[in-house]
Amino acid sequence: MTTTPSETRESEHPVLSRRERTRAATIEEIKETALRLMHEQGTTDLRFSDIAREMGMTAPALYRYFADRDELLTALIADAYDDLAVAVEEARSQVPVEDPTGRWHAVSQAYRAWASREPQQFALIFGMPVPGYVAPDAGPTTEACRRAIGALKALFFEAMAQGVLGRPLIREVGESFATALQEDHDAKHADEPVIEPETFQSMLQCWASLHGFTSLEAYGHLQFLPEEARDTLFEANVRLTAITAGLPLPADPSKQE
Amino acid sequence: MTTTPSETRESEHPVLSRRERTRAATIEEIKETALRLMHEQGTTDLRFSDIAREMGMTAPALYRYFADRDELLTALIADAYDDLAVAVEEARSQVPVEDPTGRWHAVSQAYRAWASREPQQFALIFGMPVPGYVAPDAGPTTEACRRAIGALKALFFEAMAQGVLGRPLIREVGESFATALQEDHDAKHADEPVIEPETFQSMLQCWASLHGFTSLEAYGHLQFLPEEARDTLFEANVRLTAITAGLPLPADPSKQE
DNA sequence: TCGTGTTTGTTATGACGCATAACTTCATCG
DNA sequence: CGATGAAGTTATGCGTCATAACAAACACGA
Repeated sequence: MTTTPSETRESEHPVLSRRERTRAATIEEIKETALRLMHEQGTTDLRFSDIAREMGMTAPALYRYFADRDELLTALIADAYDDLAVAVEEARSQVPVEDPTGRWHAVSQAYRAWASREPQQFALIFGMPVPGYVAPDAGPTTEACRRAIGALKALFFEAMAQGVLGRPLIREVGESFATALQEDHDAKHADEPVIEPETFQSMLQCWASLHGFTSLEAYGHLQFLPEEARDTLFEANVRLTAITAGLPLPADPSKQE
Repeated sequence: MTTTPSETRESEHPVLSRRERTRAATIEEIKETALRLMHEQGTTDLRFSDIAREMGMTAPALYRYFADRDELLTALIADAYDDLAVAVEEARSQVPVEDPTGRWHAVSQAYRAWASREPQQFALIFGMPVPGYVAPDAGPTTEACRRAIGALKALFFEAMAQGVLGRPLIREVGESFATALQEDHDAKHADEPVIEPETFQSMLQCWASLHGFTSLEAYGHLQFLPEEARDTLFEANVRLTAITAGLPLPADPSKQE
């Protein structure tokens, strides 16, 4: 990792020349315009000509900022990962740490709401590779995948640390699963507490269930249900996963919904 | 496999002139070539020029068979729905009806295996609309969605008919959910037995969980786990959903995996 | 203040894919 | 056998990606 040669993300502004600032602003405007167009057209497709026209420029000018379409797409994907991670993390922090189940609700709702609000960005992250786009390498995908479930992990850590995390419904864990978890822990989170394999497994199942509902809904495959029915289905899903994962029942029932 | 030569749908017309037969064969070859190219390139993208060259033709010739790219794409999507429905239905029928949980296992594995084997077709069905493609109308999507869960429905019907279907973990059902179910029943399956709202809800959650795992894996977002770990995670997921849905525990434990 | 080199934009151009039009070939059927 | 029409071709127009060549604006030191 740490490659990203063209990446000049959120570096501090120690010495930000005027030119660098306007350039960064233009890059930002390009990405925003691209997102807006994707949103309007309802696809993950993007045309340099459209973006340029929308900005009052000509298409070749964009090549001063992005080497090709793939590079712009890569930047958009990275931003989407950021967006989702921020949304989820912020939702988590809004609920007191003493209520892990409440945090799970908040995280789930944020995940679903973000996907419904920005289905194109959701598709950029979790969908099939966009035609013509090849991931720089295996890095960003798996990395961002880890970030996406980072809030989930933290949530289970907290519950475990408080001793309120029950045992999940499914406790048998494949041995390769345990070793994979061990490697993951050694590689990236050596300072964090160890997580039980069975907890990790049930966490992934929470994620899978949440993601399944979310992607089905985001892509319109649940439209045979009215929105209200989808809401109750989602709510039930969240409660169900909380139970199966051993998350404690919320002490105050009025805080539901 | 998955070729299903000549006729999959309209076996109604036995009298086919020679011309009509060769035409149908060409259409079939076009679709197969398109699928093969998508599979080779790993995207849902397709170029008429590539298909034609692969078939020893020129691109404009394809317009004798498909009005435009969208029409070919639509045909491929319809075929993909067929393929998935057939695969799932056949897996279901391989397990005796007295074992609903076994059938759930079979259906789940077929769903997952099909998605892993044909991620492009999976993406065609369940992914974001392909750039440039607009669904003819809301019809095929929701219709095919119903077909995809047809086997699931049947499975729960059978369990219910045998009286072996327990109550799901989550029993509260939103009222709009119940009405939506009622409409669905009235509209399309008036001859089938009535399904309990809570059963329908837990069935949808089974599907969401299965779909979540499947799509995450098919798009490579679980590659941080070795294949063996994914297998055990999947197996656990299927067992978990069976329990939460009230499906009976299999009588013979040796049949597990 | 001016001059030089960089940055940022433009127009011009080439390659490619979708799609249509016009033409050619050939099988089918009266 | 000959008319008909289906199936294939080449030729063409349009739009997009991408590069090249050129022009204007800007930064900055002498």
